[in-house]
Amino acid sequence: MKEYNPREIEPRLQKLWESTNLYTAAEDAAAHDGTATLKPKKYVLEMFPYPSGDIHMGHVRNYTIGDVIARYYKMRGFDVLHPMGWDAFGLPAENAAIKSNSHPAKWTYANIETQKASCKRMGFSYDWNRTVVACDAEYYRWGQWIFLQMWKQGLVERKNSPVNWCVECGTVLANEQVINGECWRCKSEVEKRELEQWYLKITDYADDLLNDLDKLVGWPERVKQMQANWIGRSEGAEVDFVLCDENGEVPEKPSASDTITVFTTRPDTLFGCSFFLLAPEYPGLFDLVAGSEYEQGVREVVAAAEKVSAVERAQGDREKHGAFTGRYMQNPINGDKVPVWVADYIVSDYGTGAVMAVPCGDQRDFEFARKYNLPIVPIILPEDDPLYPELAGVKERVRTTVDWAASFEAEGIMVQSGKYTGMVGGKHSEAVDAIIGDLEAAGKGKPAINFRLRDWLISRQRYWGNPIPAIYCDTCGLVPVPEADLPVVLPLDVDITKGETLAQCASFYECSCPVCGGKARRETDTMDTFTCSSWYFLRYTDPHNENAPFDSAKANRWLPVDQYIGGIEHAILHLLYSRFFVKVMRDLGIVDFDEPFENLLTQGMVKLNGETMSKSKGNTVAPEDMFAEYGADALRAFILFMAPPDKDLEWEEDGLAGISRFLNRVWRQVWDLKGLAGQDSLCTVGTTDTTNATDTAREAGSVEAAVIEKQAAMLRRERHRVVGKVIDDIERNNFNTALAAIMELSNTTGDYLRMASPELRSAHKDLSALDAEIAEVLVKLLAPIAPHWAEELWQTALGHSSSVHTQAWADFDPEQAKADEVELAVQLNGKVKAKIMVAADAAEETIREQALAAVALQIHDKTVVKTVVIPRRLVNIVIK
RNA sequence: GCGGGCGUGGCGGAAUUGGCAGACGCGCCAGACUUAGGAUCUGGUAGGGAAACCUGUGGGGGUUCGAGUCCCUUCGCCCGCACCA
Repeated sequence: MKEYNPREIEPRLQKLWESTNLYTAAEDAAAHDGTATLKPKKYVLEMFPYPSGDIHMGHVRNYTIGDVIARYYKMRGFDVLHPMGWDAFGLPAENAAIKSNSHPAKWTYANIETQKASCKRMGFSYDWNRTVVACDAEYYRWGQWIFLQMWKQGLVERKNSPVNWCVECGTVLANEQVINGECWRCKSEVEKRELEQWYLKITDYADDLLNDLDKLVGWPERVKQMQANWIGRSEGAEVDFVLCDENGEVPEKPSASDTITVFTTRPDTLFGCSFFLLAPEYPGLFDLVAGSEYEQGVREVVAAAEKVSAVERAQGDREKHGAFTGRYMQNPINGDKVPVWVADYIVSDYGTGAVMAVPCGDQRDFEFARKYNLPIVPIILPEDDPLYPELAGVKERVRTTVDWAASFEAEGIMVQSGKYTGMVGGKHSEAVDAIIGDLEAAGKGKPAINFRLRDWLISRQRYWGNPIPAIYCDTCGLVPVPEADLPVVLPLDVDITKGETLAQCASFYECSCPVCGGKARRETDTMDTFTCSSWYFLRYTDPHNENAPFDSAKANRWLPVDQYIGGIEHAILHLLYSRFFVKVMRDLGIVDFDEPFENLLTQGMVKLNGETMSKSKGNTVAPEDMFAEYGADALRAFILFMAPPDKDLEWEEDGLAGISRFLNRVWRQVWDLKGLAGQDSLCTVGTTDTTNATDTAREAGSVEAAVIEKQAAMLRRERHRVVGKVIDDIERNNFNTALAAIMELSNTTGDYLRMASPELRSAHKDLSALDAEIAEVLVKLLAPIAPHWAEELWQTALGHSSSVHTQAWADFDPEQAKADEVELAVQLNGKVKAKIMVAADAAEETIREQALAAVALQIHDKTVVKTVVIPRRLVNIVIK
């Protein structure tokens, strides 16, 4: 027998697999012209890494999960696509380059090599011929091409608006990249600035992105919920209010500037609107107060609001501030004159930045009304409210105050609401529809849907990114770079360590206008790195295509991704953007599917002492140290075994050592099963062993044949049961229990080997056949998890010249997994009192009799009220 | 506040549809083999009790022959969103 030595076998087998192209994805030309029958496919994908140094344990976990799935389906007869690449544009490369006085490209490509080497050392089964590197011109040129297609579709917009500016990173950020007022990457505070920037109109797809979440049955509920929240669809109405004078008179022909539209989800509460609010940033706010005695107060509120940082603003309940503008609006439902206030809790970029305030039905308005002593008109009441008897059925307004502790936001009966009095009011109530209908008929409002989702700001004032293919011409204006001129190559002779950017690189930005040929200036902003990751999974299907981003037939064959694996931190960002890209491409007719990722697994973090591993905290465990000591296979198995994949995993080196022991043990068992263990045979019978368990057997000289046959029968059953369980578990991503089941098979194998000596087993045909079968099953079951271990055993102990990874998976016969005798628990009033052995197919009556006999003593003189027999499980006898 | 998830031994975690709670592993205890053991092998290991037994899945209540699982209620923790009108 050969010792298990991962340090020796792993690098050797990795080289062998590479030289035999074991992991080249099946790419038969015939597959695409319909002349050949295709094998079913599986596209297994892990989120590609950003190359910042070597891979860490989080990557190891991510890629191990993907690798097991990919290898498993390959053995199950699928064509498997399992690629890897690098999300290689981005700011860390620039920062690192400045720090080390180098170039981002140098740093990036060096890290890619490091990570690639580590991935190979982990034995991941990637098809390296399909590697996509986002900063290679052959990739990013197609990102530019997609941008141009979107432009043609009217999905690209350059507009001036308030944007998030990260001072630290020196660039703007998309809404999705601001987390609690901080930059997603550097965590520094984000400012608001008014700038002209490039946007992708993801809001055009808001409904589609929301509705199609229902199609994603293979996604975690949590992620779908997060996306739904982010898209934030609200149904309601737009209602037009008109400026009026002190007497409540409106101009005969109100101009556009006299009208302010609000969005509300509760038009049913319009009768309760007792004041009107504008955001501090509301355009035209100062025009309303210019020169008046109220201007000072309004300006103070606006100035104070500006001082509040986004971080502060994001933090919970803040006291509300406001000021009266001295102006009034007319409530369109009842002609009421309501005062206009500026209030700092109104956000300018949601709805219209103007709000009808209904203090009786909205807690924020309620608080504001209390603070500034504004009327709180009750218009929707629960029937058990003390006010209800007084106001029930009252149409005209008789009360403008309440002594409530809080607003009433639930469903109730409408009062003081004119013709709507007596109707049920509340979210999505009959009153909502009635009032919207009437407003629309009067030309004062209409149904409306509002989204929280904003357009995607994609321009970045940074060097290390994909150049936006646009040109400014004094004559022709803004013009797209013609497709034939792609790629717009990112120049490498920019020295960012000297503070240079593309805007300083004349050889880059000086160009001629593609329309008129005159002197023009190239756009010097680059695209958000998330544009690169929004379609890389499509490029993998056709990575070397020089005429298109990918061949549609190839993408349509492989996509959608059957299993996508990555961190929860991308729940909104990357996963939303990718869905958007795919929907755009579908509408362009380039792909024929709606969603990129059919099944999503968000893996948990790897933690050390309860804390996230991070370089800054200095509490990392380097994968290379671990595979150097225990081998990649043990590391892979450990990371799968210690927790379900979606839960956080606590790093535990003892656990790794335990798994390493397990691999060693099965290694020896496989050799022993093949009769090649020699003096390492696990058999303890007939040897010098003196343990109690085998004493009798030793004295008798050997274990009785009947006992061995029984153990062998159990092993045969267990073999089928475990194969079935492992199939189930892997297909449901329960890798921890799959491994536990394999351990059970190994334990049963150990019991068997202990009893039956190699000589005895080889003398019996049935037993030698069983030995060979069990050895093969153990190796195959562990092949996806511990690929080197399995390959070495397959080729040495089992003597094959082929690779175990191209073999068919172990067969599974549910019939053979069934025992002919089963143990049933016998319960008295739900508590287990005895166990009985019965034939697996025993009749209910037989079972009942046997059960009653087993607990006859305990039943004694009590009366049996009822007997419940659950075949193959238990018998419950109810006694009194 | 809204939404999602979770709570099981000393620890990580098992328990598809309600059916023997604690699979599997770590750790620990005991033993075997050893010059030695952080190697290997064997046995034990939810708690209480000498035992028969009793108690146990955050707490309380309910449905059921039977509840970790379903329902109500309550406590605690984690995550996401958040003056979103």
